[in-house]
Amino acid sequence: MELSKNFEHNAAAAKWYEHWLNKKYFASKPNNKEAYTIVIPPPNVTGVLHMGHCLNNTIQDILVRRARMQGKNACWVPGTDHASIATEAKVVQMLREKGIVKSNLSRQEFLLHAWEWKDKYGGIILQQLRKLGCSLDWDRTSFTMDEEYYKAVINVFIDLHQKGLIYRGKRMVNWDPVSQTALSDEEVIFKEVDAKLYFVQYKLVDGSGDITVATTRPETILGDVAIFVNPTDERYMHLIGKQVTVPIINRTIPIIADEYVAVDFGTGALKVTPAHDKNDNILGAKHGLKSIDTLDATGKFTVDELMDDQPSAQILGYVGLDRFVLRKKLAEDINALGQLTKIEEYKGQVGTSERTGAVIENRLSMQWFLNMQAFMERNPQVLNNVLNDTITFHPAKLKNTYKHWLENIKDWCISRQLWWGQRIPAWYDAEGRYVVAENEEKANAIFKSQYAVSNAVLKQDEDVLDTWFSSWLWPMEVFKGISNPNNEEANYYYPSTTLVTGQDIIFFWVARMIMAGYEYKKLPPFKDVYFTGMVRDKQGRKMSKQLGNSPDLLEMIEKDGADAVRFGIMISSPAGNDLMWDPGGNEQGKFFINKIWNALRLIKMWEGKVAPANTTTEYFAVNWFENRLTEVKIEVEAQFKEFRLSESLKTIYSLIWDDFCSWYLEWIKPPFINGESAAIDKKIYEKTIYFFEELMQLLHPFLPFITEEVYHQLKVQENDLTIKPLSPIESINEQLSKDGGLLKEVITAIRDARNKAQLKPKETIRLHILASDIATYQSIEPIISKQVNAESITYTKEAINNSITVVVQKDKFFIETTSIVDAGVQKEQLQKDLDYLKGFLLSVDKKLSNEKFVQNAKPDVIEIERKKKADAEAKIKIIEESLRSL
RNA sequence: GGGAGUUUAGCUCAGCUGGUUCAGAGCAUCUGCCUUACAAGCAGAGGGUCGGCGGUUCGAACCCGUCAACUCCCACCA
Repeated sequence: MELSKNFEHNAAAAKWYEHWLNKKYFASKPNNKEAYTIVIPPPNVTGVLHMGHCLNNTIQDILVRRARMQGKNACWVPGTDHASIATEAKVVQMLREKGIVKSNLSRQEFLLHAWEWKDKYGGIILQQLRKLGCSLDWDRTSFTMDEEYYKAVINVFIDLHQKGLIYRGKRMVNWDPVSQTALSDEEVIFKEVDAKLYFVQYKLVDGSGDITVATTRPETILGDVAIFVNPTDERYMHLIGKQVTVPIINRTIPIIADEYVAVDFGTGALKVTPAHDKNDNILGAKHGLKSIDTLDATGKFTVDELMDDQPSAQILGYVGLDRFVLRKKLAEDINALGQLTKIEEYKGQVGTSERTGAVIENRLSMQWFLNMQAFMERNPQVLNNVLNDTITFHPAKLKNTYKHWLENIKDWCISRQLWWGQRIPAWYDAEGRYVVAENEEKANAIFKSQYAVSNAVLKQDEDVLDTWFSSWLWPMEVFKGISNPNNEEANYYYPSTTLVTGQDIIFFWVARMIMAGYEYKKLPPFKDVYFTGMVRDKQGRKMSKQLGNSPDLLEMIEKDGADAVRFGIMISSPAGNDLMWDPGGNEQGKFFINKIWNALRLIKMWEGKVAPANTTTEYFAVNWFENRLTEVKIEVEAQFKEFRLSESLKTIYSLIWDDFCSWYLEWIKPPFINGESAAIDKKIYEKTIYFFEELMQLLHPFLPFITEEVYHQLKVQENDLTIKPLSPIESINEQLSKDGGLLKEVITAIRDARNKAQLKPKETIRLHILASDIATYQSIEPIISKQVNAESITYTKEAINNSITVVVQKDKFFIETTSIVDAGVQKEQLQKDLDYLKGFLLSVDKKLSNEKFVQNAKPDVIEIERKKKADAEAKIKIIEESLRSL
């Protein structure tokens, strides 16, 4: 069958992916082989594939495919995350577009819509992973809200509650007024913003003066309960204990001393609003002050807690104003009173919601927490086993980050005021007494016995759990390790082998999986963690929808092929660092694939023209390449052990393009006789097919489609490349590498000389070799003559007149041509070489005549220097001779 | 404010235990080639005081100190 001129990537990808699936190559069951397990970092169920996923999953696929070829039982588990906030926000948005308001729906109605949405869009991202060629075990597809998974999460909550690690309390939390839920500290992103510092004057009640405070948030003034000054601050000492009046609301509040106040910031006087600031809250509690909340859950002004102050008509007019509108309004109104003395520009940090981007409000509310300090005391391995590399981080520098976080860990707020997620299994009676139980029936029973109440009406908590409270179980629960502990699969696949994920979720997810792993299995969830950096554009900017610099991955796959896209992302991917993604990488990948395809076409041309093996032929090229292949196999093996995948790809790329195509294939290519290719030696042909297969196998984890296709084009195969075990690695023949190196050097040098003498490529030369070891050259003579277009090669003992001289190592080559030789040009070249060598010799001599060097340096280093000296001297002699004879 | 990291060719980056795999790769650039696998190609070439300064050493891109620039993480001085 005639080969197509180009590799048809879309057809091949569709064909092979389907074939692999049909053959169930990606399906894994426990057996007596070593397991190689990766659990996918579950993408958001309604998400679409972006460049970060592309990097992440390409790496995982490379590792899994290589492990499969190493004969391991490779299992890569796919799945998705319910992504509570993100998904709920999307569903709310979708409903709004349909004219439905969430607050008009019951919980059940909303969840119905949410599930409908999930069923409609939930599979998209998994389909996209197939397009990328990912060899996931699709039968194991998991979802963090699957029935059993859901139960596992609930049971973990109940268990930790029973252990006393989960508690409920009214605390200051990070509040997202847009999604109207509490967030964990990790979900708050601090951003620098240009703010204003307002200087507001508070009048003393006794009329004896005033005190000015600086604030970035005038809207909180209505909730002020005190002014604090530093007890050592001479400016304010005399005011301590006096009363002032809060502007607008006219509440009387005290001036209190506390060392917390920084004397040198603002005016040195701090207004305190315990309901709206973490530090104010701590100060308020310390001094027994009440807390007056002036904002509702959506961040709008409310007078609910202001009733003691009998709000004026002016204040009632503020009701329902957004906090930012209120800020301006209050500044204006205070200014109208003449009590806004100054406004300064100010750069401040403001917390924003990771998901909605909304500015976070600190808000006092009742939430569920996980006591991290107690948890860590139970599980010291969480920290220790990362520090001692039981769990190995790549790159290792992230151990520091991890350690620092764990050592300063705060309690984890795990409740979210949302509906999409695992509903908190706590049940309350009308008085607010509660029990924690799996379901209503059990809750009733427990309640009855605990509180001795016979007929309480219990209501379940309205909130759901933080998504990460479910995904921290992922490596265990995808094998039902929580819902069905110690089952065969969990015992076989857990701990997983490698986790590949982004550095940005080291706290959210990686740390917490390690915690859950030790709490529930007494084992780490994985052995190695490969952290990828962020994918940025060429200018180093983050990829984002807003900037429009994030390419459409599926479009790219369609256009360039999954192999080219995988190549593009891997070639520019330093391990653990951010990568500057450049569309040029895809281009390079496409060219590479084209190169492979053309090499295949060349070999296919020989298929029908094989001559019986000629025992007299030197198989130098074959032996050399076989040896080269071995060298690279060793190199690649080492690179994989260190997760240096990008380098590994570069190594294989160069092996195929340079060593195989540019050198080897040219060396063995049969000559053309009368415009027709001569027959190829059978042994060489068969070896070449074998080499090509081996190359495809080495490359397969990186570019699965082209390699499988080429593998089958080479000859009729009994099996598929995807599952072909890697052959054992032979040992290296160093002499062969050296001889190959010499041959390449000779060819390049002569070609360079031809170029410089401006010989036309078609013009033949007569080559004379002056060498001490003629045998080496005799064995590679046909290769040399073909590569430098020599019509004859002869051996000589003396210089050839009117020729171009080339010196390689210790041997001389004389190029004789019919064209006129310009002695000046080559004289100049030889002189240049000579000057360089003399300078080189000088430095080596200097080193060797240095007594301290000879005394201190290792013997083999000295030996190398001596050899350098001898080589340089020999070569100088040869060049000088040549110059003389010119 | 605390911590970590980066700085090597025009660009993106390798360079592992200090010494011949030490100044490298890819892309870009320049020169010559439509040679019947491939112009998406072939054959060559040029290009760097290894961020600055100082130190240790026989010897430093690599170790130490210091300065500079950039990046990231952590921490809500209103």
